[in-house]
Amino acid sequence: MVKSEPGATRRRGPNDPERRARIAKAAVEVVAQRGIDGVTHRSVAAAAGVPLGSTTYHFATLDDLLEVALHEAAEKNVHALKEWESALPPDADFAAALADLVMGYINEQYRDTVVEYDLYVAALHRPALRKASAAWDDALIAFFGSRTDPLTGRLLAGLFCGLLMQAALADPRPSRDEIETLFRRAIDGPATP
Amino acid sequence: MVKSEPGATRRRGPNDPERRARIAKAAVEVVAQRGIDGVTHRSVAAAAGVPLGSTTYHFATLDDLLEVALHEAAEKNVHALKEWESALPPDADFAAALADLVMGYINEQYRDTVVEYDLYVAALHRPALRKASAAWDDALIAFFGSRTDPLTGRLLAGLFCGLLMQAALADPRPSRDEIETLFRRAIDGPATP
DNA sequence: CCTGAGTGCGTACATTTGTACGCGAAGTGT
DNA sequence: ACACTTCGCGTACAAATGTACGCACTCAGG
Repeated sequence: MVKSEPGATRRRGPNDPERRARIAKAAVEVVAQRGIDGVTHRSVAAAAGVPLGSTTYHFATLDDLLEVALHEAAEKNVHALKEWESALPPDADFAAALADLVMGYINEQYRDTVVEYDLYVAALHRPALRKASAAWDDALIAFFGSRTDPLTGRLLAGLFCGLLMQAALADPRPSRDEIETLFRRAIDGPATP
Repeated sequence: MVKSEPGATRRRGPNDPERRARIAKAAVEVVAQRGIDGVTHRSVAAAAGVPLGSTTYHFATLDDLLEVALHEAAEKNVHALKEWESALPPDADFAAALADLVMGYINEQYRDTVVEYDLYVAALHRPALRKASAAWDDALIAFFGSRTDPLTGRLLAGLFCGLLMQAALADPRPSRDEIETLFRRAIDGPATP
């Protein structure tokens, strides 16, 4: 009964907010690796390194777990987007910057991209998630609009969303120049004189 | 002993040759209603009105079932797109036509739209589906390019893909005029001085 | 030190799932 | 007409899963 094994029956403080957050993070990771349908109480518990009872305690139902995880992923993404914008020089070549952004999302941040689109599609079937996906759209539109004008902002937001998804799935991946050319065409219009 | 090759000279079932197709259609319907993770042998069997053994016979593994269903959905969609294009008058207002197309996809054909994006995201986690999603992209690019030029075609394909998804999730839905304005901006470029 | 409440988790159970197996029926060659 | 192969499906079974329940341990308050 004296299970003093480290890690077996470890009791944290009465209120351990870190654990709940760790579980949510692990859920995001599971979504990235196995998709929405790979999220189970057990898989998340394993990914978080916590026992099964811990996930069921902190998130009573599976829907709660999914919802919190996707909300967090969306917020993290929106935050990263805003940071990226504020770090961008005001005189930067916007088309080139957007191309870099897309390339980053389909390479180093591929995981985040996958989770984002999982969120989108999950929202199609779960009204509770619509708010989170709408928040991402709004952030995109505001982000792109702040550098140009509202109409162009919406255009770029839609283009970014679709292009990113197509690029993430394309084999072989499109080149950076291709992406940049498309954004330039979108911003400046046809026929460059 | 006409030991023919498996699959090549295989006769179609004497009973109900249409049954396999019916199961695939039912699987598409299940995806539309419950999402990818709602697809099980049993749910599809129920939707198709066939016994469980029938689905497991025609599609040995669940991945087969999903793959066939999504392939079929993609092909049907590409076909519909081409038909729509050929029925479009050569002198039609392209931006207005695209707006109508989007409106149709987020209203009457909402089901098909949901399945399409389910396919996309499923392809992110299942390499076997990449071909089908790439086929849709190619069809879109060819479709849009045939009315304009290759670069604009790619631009419109990306914009269409992203805009459609955002529109399907937006609450309230964007208006037809909004969509049309965006396509016009994309095709003609920024406000002409 | 004792007690009571409350927190966190280990475990058990009913349900749902994928899939293998076996049996009847339809077709095929002789 | 008869043996034999293939087809289609009903059923059974093991694994996985969501969730409820109860125990251990911690922390006030006295």
